[in-house]
Amino acid sequence: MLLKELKKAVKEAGQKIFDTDTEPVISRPDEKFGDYATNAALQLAKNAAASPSQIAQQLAAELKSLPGIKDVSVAGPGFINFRLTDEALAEGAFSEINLEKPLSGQEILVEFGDPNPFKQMHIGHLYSYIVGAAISRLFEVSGATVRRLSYHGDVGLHVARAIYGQLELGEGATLGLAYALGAEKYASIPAAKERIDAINLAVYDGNDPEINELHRVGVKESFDYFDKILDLLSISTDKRYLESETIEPGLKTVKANIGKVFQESQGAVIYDGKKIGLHTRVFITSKGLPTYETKDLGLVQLKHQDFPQSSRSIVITATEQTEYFKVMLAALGEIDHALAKKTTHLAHGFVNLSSGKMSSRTGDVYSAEDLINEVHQAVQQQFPESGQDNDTALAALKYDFLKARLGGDITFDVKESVSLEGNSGPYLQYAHARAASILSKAAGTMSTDAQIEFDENERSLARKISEYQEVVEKAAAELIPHHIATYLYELAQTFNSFYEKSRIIGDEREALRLKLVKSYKDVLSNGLSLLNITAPEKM
RNA sequence: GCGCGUGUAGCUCAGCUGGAUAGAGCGUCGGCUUGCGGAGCCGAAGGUCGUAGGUUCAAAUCCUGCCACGCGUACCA
Repeated sequence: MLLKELKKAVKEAGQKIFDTDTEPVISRPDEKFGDYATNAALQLAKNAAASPSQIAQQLAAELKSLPGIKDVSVAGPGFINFRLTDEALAEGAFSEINLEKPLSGQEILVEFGDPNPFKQMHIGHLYSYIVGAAISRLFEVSGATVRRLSYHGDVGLHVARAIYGQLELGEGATLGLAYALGAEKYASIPAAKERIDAINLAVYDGNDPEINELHRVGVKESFDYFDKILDLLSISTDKRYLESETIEPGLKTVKANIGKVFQESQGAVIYDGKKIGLHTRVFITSKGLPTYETKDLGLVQLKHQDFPQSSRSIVITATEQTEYFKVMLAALGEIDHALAKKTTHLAHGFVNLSSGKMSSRTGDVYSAEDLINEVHQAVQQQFPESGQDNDTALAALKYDFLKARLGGDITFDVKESVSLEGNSGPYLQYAHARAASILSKAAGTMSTDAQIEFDENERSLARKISEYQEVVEKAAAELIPHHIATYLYELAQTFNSFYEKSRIIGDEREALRLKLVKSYKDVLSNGLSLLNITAPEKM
């Protein structure tokens, strides 16, 4: 709130004194400088005769009498620092969490996860699910209605391999074993390869009852298995799309646009991405089969049919698909500009394990289950009596994925992720539990006094708490959940520092401090909920 | 080759719509029990922000070259 008022005031002051229009940047400076700062004077100095610090002085004089501002000072090359009154700071820290809802009334589609039936869910999918769930929450707190979607490759060679394996192994074979057998035979035995290729076509055609049945059962079994993991993670999906459903609308779209958007070349139908600096890609193969790009065009249409009112559509995948998505969206843009415009591809990096690089191509993958189990066991070992080990393990897992900036590869060091010291999910949960414990022990009532005067440590904590809203708004606007994680960790550190020096229960300042603890706890819990991490009262 | 991305402390990472002495965690070293949960706090050591230039009053942040790594690059997804 105050941030926007300040920005407006600085803008107006610039206009009034220098008759210049600026877009001032208001930042949160180092605490010793103040509570807010702006470099507006440095910006204005570019086209003015006066020096930056002179301009800053003039602006500062104009801004001195703003409500809630205790002190305005000029420092360094021309920064203007604002120090808030304790009352204004308290208002920011103590008022109910009431986030702005700029997306109110909008429906937003978020696709993420996307594990393939007949295969394991690996840690890349896990990362995608955890990121997607957090992004979805960010949209929700911004006021949007979110549809959580996922897309699953139920056709293609991997399916044929698994079905081949099942036929070989007979009833009762697990999908994992069947897939492994199929993959191995496909690579080593020519006859098996031929058979698998035939199964692949049969899956497409849907004319072989036995294969159809294996396919149907396999998809169901896979989804049951995914559901089990997602339940454990407390992550939900509203609707699943199957690759096989997208073929028809995809092909129809591409065929209708041959000669306009697409061209025939060497027997295939392609989109010439080169003309706009992208890759040229095949949409329909020379055998007449649709590629992933065509199916994705179909998927976009299915989503649009199901959710015609949606204003945005986000697709979250690993970075390897970044270039591909540009081509697909460019082609879509020529067919349906509006649809392409509201679709955004968001990429996350690869998950490396400290124990070695994973490869999804060779099937030599680390499964989501393995990682979950490993983190779980480590937590149990460290805290055998906790009784909250599931919540703790999930916090460790999710937080470790979410604390890194989206886009780059991450290295998941299992040992480090379960080390519960430092910047970790369990640290934040513990911080929350400790605050809860203080509040439950306290007999005193919280202050309702409007005349507030903070001491140094109280002020630092109040200042940090009051930043929360700005952080969430930024994270939501930029679709970067890690801002939340970084902030929560800093907040907990600020609190721990305050806590070390300030007695709460029994102190003469108890009423005010309890109020701080309560606000702190509320922010922690709210922030963790944005990351889909629980905030336990006890651990 | 071309395109996209990454390169910040021993390790893992923040900071990147340019701004005030480059920040955390882990690890290392040194402190803190009469007090509400020590999964904590305080401090120290540790940095040519890949490299060479450029733009700017100001560059980790923007631009260009180069180096290293990752991904993509016509019928996989």
